[in-house]
Amino acid sequence: MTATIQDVAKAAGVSVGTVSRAMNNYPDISAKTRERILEVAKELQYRPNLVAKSLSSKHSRNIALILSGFLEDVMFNDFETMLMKGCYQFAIEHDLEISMHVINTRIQEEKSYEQLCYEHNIAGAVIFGLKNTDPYFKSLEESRKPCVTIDVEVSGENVSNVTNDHVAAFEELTQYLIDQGHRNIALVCGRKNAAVTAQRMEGAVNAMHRNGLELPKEYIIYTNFLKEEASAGVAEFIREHGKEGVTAFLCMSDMLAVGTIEALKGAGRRVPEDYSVVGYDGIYVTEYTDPKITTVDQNIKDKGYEAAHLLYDMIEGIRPAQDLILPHKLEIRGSVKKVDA
Amino acid sequence: MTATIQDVAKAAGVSVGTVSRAMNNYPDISAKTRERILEVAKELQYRPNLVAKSLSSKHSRNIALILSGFLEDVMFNDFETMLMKGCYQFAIEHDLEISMHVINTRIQEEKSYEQLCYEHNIAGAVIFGLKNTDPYFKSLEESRKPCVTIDVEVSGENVSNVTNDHVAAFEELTQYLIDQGHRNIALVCGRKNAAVTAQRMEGAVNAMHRNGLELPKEYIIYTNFLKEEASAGVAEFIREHGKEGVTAFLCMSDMLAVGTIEALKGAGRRVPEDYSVVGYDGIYVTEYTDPKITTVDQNIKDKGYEAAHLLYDMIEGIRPAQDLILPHKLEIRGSVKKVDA
DNA sequence: CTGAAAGCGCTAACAC
DNA sequence: GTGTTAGCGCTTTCAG
Repeated sequence: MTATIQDVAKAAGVSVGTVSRAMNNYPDISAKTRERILEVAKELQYRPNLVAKSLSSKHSRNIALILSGFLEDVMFNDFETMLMKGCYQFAIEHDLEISMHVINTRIQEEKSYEQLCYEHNIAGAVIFGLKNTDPYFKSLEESRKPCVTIDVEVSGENVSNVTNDHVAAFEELTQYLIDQGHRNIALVCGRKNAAVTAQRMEGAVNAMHRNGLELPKEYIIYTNFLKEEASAGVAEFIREHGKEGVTAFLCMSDMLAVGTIEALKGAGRRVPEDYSVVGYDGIYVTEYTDPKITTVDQNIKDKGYEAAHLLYDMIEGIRPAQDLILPHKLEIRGSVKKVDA
Repeated sequence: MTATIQDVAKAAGVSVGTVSRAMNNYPDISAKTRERILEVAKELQYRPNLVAKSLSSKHSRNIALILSGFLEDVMFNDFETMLMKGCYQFAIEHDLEISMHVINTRIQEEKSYEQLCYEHNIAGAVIFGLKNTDPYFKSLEESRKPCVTIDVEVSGENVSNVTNDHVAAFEELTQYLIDQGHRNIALVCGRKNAAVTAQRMEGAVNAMHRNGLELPKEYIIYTNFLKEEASAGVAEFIREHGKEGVTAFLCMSDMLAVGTIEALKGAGRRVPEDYSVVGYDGIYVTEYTDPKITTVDQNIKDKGYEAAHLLYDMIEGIRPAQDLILPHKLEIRGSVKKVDA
């Protein structure tokens, strides 16, 4: 088997306590014993058992990324992957242990966030995928373990939120469409009870009103953020409203935009010649479609990185819980045509 | 804090040993004490500390998914996400703890696979992303901890490999192109030292020779599986060989196909009217491009599931180490045109 | 069937 | 500076 701290102690002729001090760079140890121990450790290919370490030590350097609904999604999800990369990047740079936990609504009902942390000896977590009908949405409020939620505003003394200014971003996106001369715009909406849906809706309406435009109820297509729903919804929409002069589809996510374009092409229309389409998120796929989709890039990897960063600072007492608004960027590509106003 | 096994024992008026037996469904305990304990446990919202559990118990139900190079990839990677989903699916269904570990070549040099398992108290792992120049490629051979590699043939008593018959699959794909009348086919190749590259190459050559065709050296475009390299390579290729009658591009991955199509369109050519293109992998993006890409679907999620399954069986002694060849499926979509032979 | 007690490998007082 | 020792929360003999 692999060597334990005992083996190293014996081989170096010191006590386990001293080995522990040497391995963890404690100051109260002479330079030469440390060196000798380190050498012996290397010789024996000693690796501290992180499980034992985590069990015995008070403060842990273990953080987690909790993904709710990761397995349920039929949809393609770039989003989680990019988030993951950001979190892992931070963890590696700062020598933290990071673990990923997949949960869902049922698991949330079974065990609280604090219990989950306790089970795994976790100091705190970045949480993604919470619906505002999920148990954690309310229970996190009283959590004593720090956490950082992504894109969902949960209150609580130990909970931070990392998000974008979705209202402003969507307003910008809508304004861009208007600036290109579009007056009759259909909105392809996300899940009704999602915070981001409400925010983006607000942004869209703001921009429209500011320009003296209305968003008729019939021009709203509802989905649960699934591409297929967008396809079906848009296909039906152009059957019913095809002649009413709608010139653009404003989509609440990139996947919805992909579905929209699919439906449009399926109906023999061209994008952007016949209809303009814009998305939201900035996932990779927007660069692979034809045309490439004009969208708002949230820089999701960065979001993961900053979320882990904030979490770490909360754990260490460097920064208090707070809302962090990250910058977004309008990415103009090929899915919008300028039309006569 | 959260309740410990001691608290439950005290509250139920029994010893910790008995609580442990009750919680783990051991047979040697009376039905009514078990019930009482379970009730008390629920009341106290008791959750066993998995870290302590893992430390003390001999056999562990902890498996891992090890991803090598996950952070390095500039490329878009669906592949890992789908693999992850498959592994997590199996773990959840079988009540296993699964953790994900991101490594790279450097980390492989620093600690062996067995050490990594020891550090985290892991019974075995599914390993993805190994290059055949990586340290683990050889060292796994002598591992006493079981593991399952994906798409890379590592020998060793405790190592299984889950893959597809890439030779046959690529042969099939190539044959399809030939059946559609293509005679002059360019090959967009993956990383030279990757096992999958050699296998697919073999499949391509097999199909060509069987049909009396040759693959001229000048018709091979080398890449490291990066989309951008395919774009650049193909752009250059049609500048140099544009007039020589090549009618199709056979790509070793879907991302290479995406890059190829991009380059073709960039040069003002149409797909599939002017050139046919096929990919390989079956990642989601092939359905979002225009045209949708004809490809070989590896059913990656399934691959992850089966890999975790095999790993589990190896750990439990149900199945010995073995090579598992999963079925593939030719997905005919819109990127190939029938031409006159 | 149940209790007592010895660890799992490590950290963190507390002594000297 | 370094050794000693008491846990961390749980499992698992070994008695009875």
